[in-house]
Amino acid sequence: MATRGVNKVILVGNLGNDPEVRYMPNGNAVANLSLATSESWKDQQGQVQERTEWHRLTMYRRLAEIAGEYLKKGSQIYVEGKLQTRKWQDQQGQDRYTTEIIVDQMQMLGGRDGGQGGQGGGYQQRPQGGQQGGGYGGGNQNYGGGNQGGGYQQPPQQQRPQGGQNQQKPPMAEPDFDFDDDIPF
Amino acid sequence: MATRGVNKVILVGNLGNDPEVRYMPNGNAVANLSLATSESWKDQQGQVQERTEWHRLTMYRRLAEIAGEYLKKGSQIYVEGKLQTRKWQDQQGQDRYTTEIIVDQMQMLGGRDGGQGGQGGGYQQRPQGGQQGGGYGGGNQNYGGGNQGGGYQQPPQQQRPQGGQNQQKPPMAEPDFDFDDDIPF
Amino acid sequence: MATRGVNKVILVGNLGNDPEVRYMPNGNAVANLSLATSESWKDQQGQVQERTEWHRLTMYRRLAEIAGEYLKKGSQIYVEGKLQTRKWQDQQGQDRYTTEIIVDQMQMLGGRDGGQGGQGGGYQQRPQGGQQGGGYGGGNQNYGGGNQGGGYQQPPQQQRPQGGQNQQKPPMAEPDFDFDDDIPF
Amino acid sequence: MATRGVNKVILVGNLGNDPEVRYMPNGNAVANLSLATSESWKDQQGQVQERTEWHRLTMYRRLAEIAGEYLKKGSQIYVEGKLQTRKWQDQQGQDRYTTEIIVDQMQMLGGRDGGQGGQGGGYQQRPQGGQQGGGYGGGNQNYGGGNQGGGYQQPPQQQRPQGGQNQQKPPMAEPDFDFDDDIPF
DNA sequence: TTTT
DNA sequence: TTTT
Repeated sequence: MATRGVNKVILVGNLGNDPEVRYMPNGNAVANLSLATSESWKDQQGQVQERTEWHRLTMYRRLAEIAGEYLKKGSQIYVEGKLQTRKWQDQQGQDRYTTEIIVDQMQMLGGRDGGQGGQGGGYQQRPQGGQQGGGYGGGNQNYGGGNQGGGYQQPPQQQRPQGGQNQQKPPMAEPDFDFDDDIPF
Repeated sequence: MATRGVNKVILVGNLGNDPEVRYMPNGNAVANLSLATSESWKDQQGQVQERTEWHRLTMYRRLAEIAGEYLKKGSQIYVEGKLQTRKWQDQQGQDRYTTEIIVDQMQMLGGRDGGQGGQGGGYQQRPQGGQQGGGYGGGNQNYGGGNQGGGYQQPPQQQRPQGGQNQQKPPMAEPDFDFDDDIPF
Repeated sequence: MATRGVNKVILVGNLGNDPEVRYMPNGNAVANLSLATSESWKDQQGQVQERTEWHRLTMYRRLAEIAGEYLKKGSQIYVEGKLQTRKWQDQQGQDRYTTEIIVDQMQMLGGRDGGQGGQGGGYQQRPQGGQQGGGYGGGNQNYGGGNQGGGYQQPPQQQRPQGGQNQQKPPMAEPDFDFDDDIPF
Repeated sequence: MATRGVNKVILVGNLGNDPEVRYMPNGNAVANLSLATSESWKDQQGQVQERTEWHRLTMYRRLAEIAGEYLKKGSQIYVEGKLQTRKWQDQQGQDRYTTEIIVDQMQMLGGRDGGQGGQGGGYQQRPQGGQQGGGYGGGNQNYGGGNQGGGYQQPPQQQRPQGGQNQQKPPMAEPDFDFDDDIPF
């Protein structure tokens, strides 16, 4: 038993939309974000090609609340987390899979307030790793469950708010993606 | 233009199957691997819970050939790459998405020969970054397009061999996973 | 305030020596390890060149104890941590600096028992992030303060046992590397 | 032979000074940068403590030129590279060691132009990995020898400009650090 | 589908 | 000082 293996994702990009924050029955927050990373290159003909990759991010608890409060469409962030693929059924009852990044570290980028106009506030970050309530800080900080190594992730079963029919939509192929009301993500 | 953002994945885990290697019309190899990372924890009742995550890896060219030659079911490897989500149509013509890790660095782990019995061979690895043919090395080496920072990845369009109907199967969960003859994945 | 920035190191290599484990007055363990990573390349003349890099690792608490129990000279491990440069005075009273990696995640590599013959034992790993005592597991596991994101690191002041004169030895290159009795490193 | 192990550093922080760019006899550029990452936490008494870590970065060639052109004191950047410890002799002829990060990927952060007022320009980034001349792009791009995995690093011997007496100064303990004229780093 |  |  015990963890075996390494599952790590590191992204720097911009949000395609404002974060969507929801709350689980137990009061814990869950946030969904859509992050773009893009790369471009010159093709054989010397033409510049660009490819944007959209990543579906999920944050829980404290991090989800911070996201809801300080991040918005266009925000540039650094995130660190792990890959997780969820299985769900589409309207036809077919199995579908969605891969997302469960974020455990987040850092707002872009100067004083992450370039977003966040207003700042209390302190955070506890190298010890103990749980803590507290107010969340303003822009340009590194959030997570510990010093460079968060980890307050619940087992996935409890984390995931259950929709009535467990029907969900696919990843995030569109920058201007909007979810159905009754489908968390 | 130019690359904007960071899109990085780091995994250590074991292969669930022997790599599948195919060749593109231009002779380039493409490998598909299924990598498991697992974590376990004690739940509220003190029961040990385990969750295994399966990652779909794609390697190209040199790396794909090395994978085919030295890796097999059970092999423990370190990989580094980027996330990429592909869109494809299922048999009903519905859009489906599959997320995979395009690997640009690979390191066989586990002692002498990665614990797998690889047999060794020529040299590799060119910190300069120039292209090179050459034979591929034996076990327990770090493969990639350069020193800790490969990058001989083609733009995705060219990399991906196009099947007649662009219909492909889902990630790595379908029991009856069979490729069309002319479609590697 | 709050953490600002990202400071992350990821290494896979072999130990040059058995870990050195010491205990702080408060009972916390501190381990020092020497990890090698090497790269080789062909020079202009086609000669194979090799360069080995030695990294000084520091682990605290639980991780330090695990290191002392399961790792030894030659062990192949994955570690994740942060860079920290310490200032100290040499015998002439001159300022010296030593950079080390404060490890917060460790994974034994190399098959069944990390190839080292570790014997196994109790469970570990708590995705929730709560503190826990417990016995430490056997070989080939990922250790750290949480799931892929540990973080039980004390603030450095408290972590570092203070010797009378704060005189310490340099990195890991001195042949006659001997610690003062009350100064681990 | 071939690379064995993983040696990776990922940092996000701000420059303590303008980059220092020098040129080697062969015309290649070498840049030295001082990057700060800081973390803070509340101590036992609830007092906020802060610790800033200074990292010495070295960039070569193209990357060094870009740094010289677009980065300055205060610039927020993402870098990826490897750890390298150099041995040198101080004025007393004593062996000294300096650890630095040899950067192979860099990304300017902070909005349009990295918040620094860079002026933009041509395109860059070649997923293929082939060498290329070209002009360097403006702000907020990811530079390196390839797509998320650079690697045009020369063997260290040739990379390092040799000072007359190979005497150098220690790391970078001061934000306002200034080097001696005849000592590159 | 791996591994412990 | 490791490892291949």
